[in-house]
Amino acid sequence: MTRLEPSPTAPRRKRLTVEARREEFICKATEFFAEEGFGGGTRELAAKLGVTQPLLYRYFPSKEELIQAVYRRVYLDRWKPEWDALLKDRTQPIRRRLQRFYEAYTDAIFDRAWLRIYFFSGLKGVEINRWYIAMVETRILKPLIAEFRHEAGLAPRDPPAPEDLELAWVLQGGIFYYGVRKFIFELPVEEDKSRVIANALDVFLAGLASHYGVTIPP
Amino acid sequence: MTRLEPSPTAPRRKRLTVEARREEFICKATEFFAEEGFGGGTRELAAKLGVTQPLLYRYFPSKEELIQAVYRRVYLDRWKPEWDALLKDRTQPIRRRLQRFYEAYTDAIFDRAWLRIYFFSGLKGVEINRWYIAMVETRILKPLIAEFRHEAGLAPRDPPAPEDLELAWVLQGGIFYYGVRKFIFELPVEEDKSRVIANALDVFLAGLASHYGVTIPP
DNA sequence: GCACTTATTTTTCACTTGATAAACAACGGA
DNA sequence: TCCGTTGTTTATCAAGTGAAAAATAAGTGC
Repeated sequence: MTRLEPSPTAPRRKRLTVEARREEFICKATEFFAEEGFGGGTRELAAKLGVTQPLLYRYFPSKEELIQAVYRRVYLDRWKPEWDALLKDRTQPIRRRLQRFYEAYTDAIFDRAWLRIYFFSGLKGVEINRWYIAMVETRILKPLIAEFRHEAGLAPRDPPAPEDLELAWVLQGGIFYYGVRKFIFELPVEEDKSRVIANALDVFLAGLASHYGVTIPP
Repeated sequence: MTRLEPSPTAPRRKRLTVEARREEFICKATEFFAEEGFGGGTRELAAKLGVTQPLLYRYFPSKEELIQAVYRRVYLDRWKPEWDALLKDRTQPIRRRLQRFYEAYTDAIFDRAWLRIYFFSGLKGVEINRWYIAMVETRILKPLIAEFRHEAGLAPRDPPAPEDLELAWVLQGGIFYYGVRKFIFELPVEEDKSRVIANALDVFLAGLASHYGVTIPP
């Protein structure tokens, strides 16, 4: 089984295998640290991986670097690029846009491991957590307010009023806390997530319209 | 400086001193674990207290018992008994009641140490955290729904519909997350807490009324 | 001043932690 | 078959962990 072009590809194939192993390490480490917190021991993690502890240090120079890799795995690439367009797609009413967005978004983040890493890292005060929250504000809440104002016939305003942002945060936090109760605290919650989102949006949009003395088309 | 009644009071005064010291330990331990998490070392804690590490074991049989004491200090006695009456005081409109309640309640729990211990213990899955959340549902959200229905002229319903509870949780979680952003993530937020609460209640109550096709007196 | 209790520190233990270096095993190419 | 590269384990280290025992300091009642 000799290859025609062995010299450039053969070493690359080996490196790829290494990358796959590395990926497996990160994946399992995410689950592990999600359960144990970042204080979890490297030996226990290695046992979970079915390897010995020093092997971890062949792939990551330190535990901290492994944790950084977990951060990246958890925080980055969660956001689907089409969501930006969805939120701003004025061919459909804002309620339907928000419903679709929040269903997809919560599908992506309502996951025990994700939520736990989110809070563990947030409690540690790491930068990537603040970066993520800034992204939420920029890509969800600001468009949400802008689109609401447009749909309600209010004059556009950029940047949005801090008060409006704060109101959007109450909605965001309210929906988010549903996931926290279900996946972190493991409490019994209403199981129909779509319904929870629908009701939350219903109350929020009607309340915001009333707050501004306007009406929005259903 | 001899005392007239030394025999019964003198030993009690010593015990009192011990209790005071114990209290100081718990108090400082709360701050310490709030910052470091429960993985924080006993030596570092002792240094913060200005004593040596083995002394902790004179007052608490184990680190875990000290942590339990911290839980009790944090979770118990936060709830002011008058809040129950406040929420049900039908001599004032529900909006004012909720405004007053949430201002007082958030004054009590929007505290860096409290919120961090809340999440550290919640992530650990300890029982007292679940107990606390059950209390929130019983003493805040259920009355809130019941009082809203009364004020809106809707038939009383006990227990409240799960859907209504879930809606109340969105409000609760939304307000709570304001504290999380400010005191845990330390992000810049709207500083006027009363205003945030007022707006959140405004939108929620108007939205809920619209949701049920009713009106509530301002 | 003296005996006795009690608060506190010093010393120490057994174990766990992250991390390193050396030994070993597998495998691919000549 | 041997060689060298590489993935993996074994053995080990120094520092830090919760906890206990022993030694010391500081009162307290008589």
